[in-house]
Amino acid sequence: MAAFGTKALHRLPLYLRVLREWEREGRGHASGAVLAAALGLDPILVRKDLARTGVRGTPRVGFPIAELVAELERLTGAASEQTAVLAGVGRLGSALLGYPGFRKQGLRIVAAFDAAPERCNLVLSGTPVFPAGAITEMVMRLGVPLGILTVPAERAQRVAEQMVAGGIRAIWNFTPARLEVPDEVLVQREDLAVSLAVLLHRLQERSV
Amino acid sequence: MAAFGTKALHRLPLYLRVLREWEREGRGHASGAVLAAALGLDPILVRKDLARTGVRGTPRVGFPIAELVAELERLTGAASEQTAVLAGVGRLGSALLGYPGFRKQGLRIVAAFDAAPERCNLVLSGTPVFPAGAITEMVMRLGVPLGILTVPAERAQRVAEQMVAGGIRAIWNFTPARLEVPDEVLVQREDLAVSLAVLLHRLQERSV
DNA sequence: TAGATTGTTAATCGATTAACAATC
DNA sequence: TAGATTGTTAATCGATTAACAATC
Repeated sequence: MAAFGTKALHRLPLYLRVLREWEREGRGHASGAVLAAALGLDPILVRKDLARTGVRGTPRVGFPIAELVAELERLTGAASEQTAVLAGVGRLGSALLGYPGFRKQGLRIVAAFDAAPERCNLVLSGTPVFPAGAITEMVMRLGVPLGILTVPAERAQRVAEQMVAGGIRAIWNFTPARLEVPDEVLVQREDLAVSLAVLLHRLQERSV
Repeated sequence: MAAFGTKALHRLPLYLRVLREWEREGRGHASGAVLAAALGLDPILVRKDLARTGVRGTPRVGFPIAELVAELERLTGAASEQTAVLAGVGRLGSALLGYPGFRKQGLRIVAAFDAAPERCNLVLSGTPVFPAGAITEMVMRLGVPLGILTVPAERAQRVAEQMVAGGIRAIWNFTPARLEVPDEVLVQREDLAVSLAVLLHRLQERSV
């Protein structure tokens, strides 16, 4: 059950999605090859990933789906519910608040924040919006481990610091800003401009 | 000027962003080490990436910023304007329509589509919204190479096929659906649930 | 000239792919 | 038993890191 590399980690949720579906259909076992085919991946690669989850398969039968689902849910954090706060209730922030996929991943956004007074005291998709000044105290009081950052880039560093002051442990950064935070705070970037650049590059490459 | 790997490709937009800023500040040259420090990357890695752009640096001086910016813009597709259509004007779709970062990347979303009649004939962030039935004809008539998919997962495959029928060359897929399209159509997934799973896994790992 | 920085070649590392033995 | 599929060990591949020569 060694650590998963970045690449492997990205595949686990894909396995989970397909296996959950199969579980609902009542299938009991799945071979690495079948799962690989469903996802268009290399069978050997899938088998190795499954082996690394620690779940044991049986030759001629495959891996027990229920056990795989349980273990993958644990590994991807979907097994235990986590709370988060979201700062910046602009277009992207509002979209994320209403995204049903997060709930399935075990994530509950318990509070949102915004600098604009007219957006505060609203309730968006079931999440109450508070003034930006309340971030630190709220994060601290609720013991929220995850902060979602959807503020304008120029405000990102300041808001990140407010979260850190409240004891946040991870920040999901949707802004292009590079955040300076203590080492123990995990930062994950989600930069659409970067993704778009990669896509446009690949598109260009094909045209040649 | 060999091909860039996936990892390297993700770094190019980061270089570009910093170098553009330095260019505005009037700086003429930058060494790989300085750029690496600004981004928190390994200096040798940065130097190698820069070398691969084909731009020649001079010892003791560094790389010419203007040339790097021009070449990076070309490599990331920001140099030439590209058009796109967007299908699915829900929360996420509307957020993307209003995202100013795309424009900076040379992307212009020329038309949006939605299945709901009440959303059609609207103009959102400057982009007109048409009925979903018009996708194929519109893509074909305007010769749009890129389709952005922000429809519900269960409708993704059908809409993708409409785009393909119109001659689309790449699809940026924001749904969790796995699309079946001809080999010559490039598909890039942008799956927030996957990113969240990776983040939650890493957070869990640290708590141990 | 001396020293900083590039350019290039070699070593390391991690992930993927291949080969094959173990087992139900 | 025979054959499919797992589990494991080795080979390959690509990306990163290190070492060092070239050069302004």
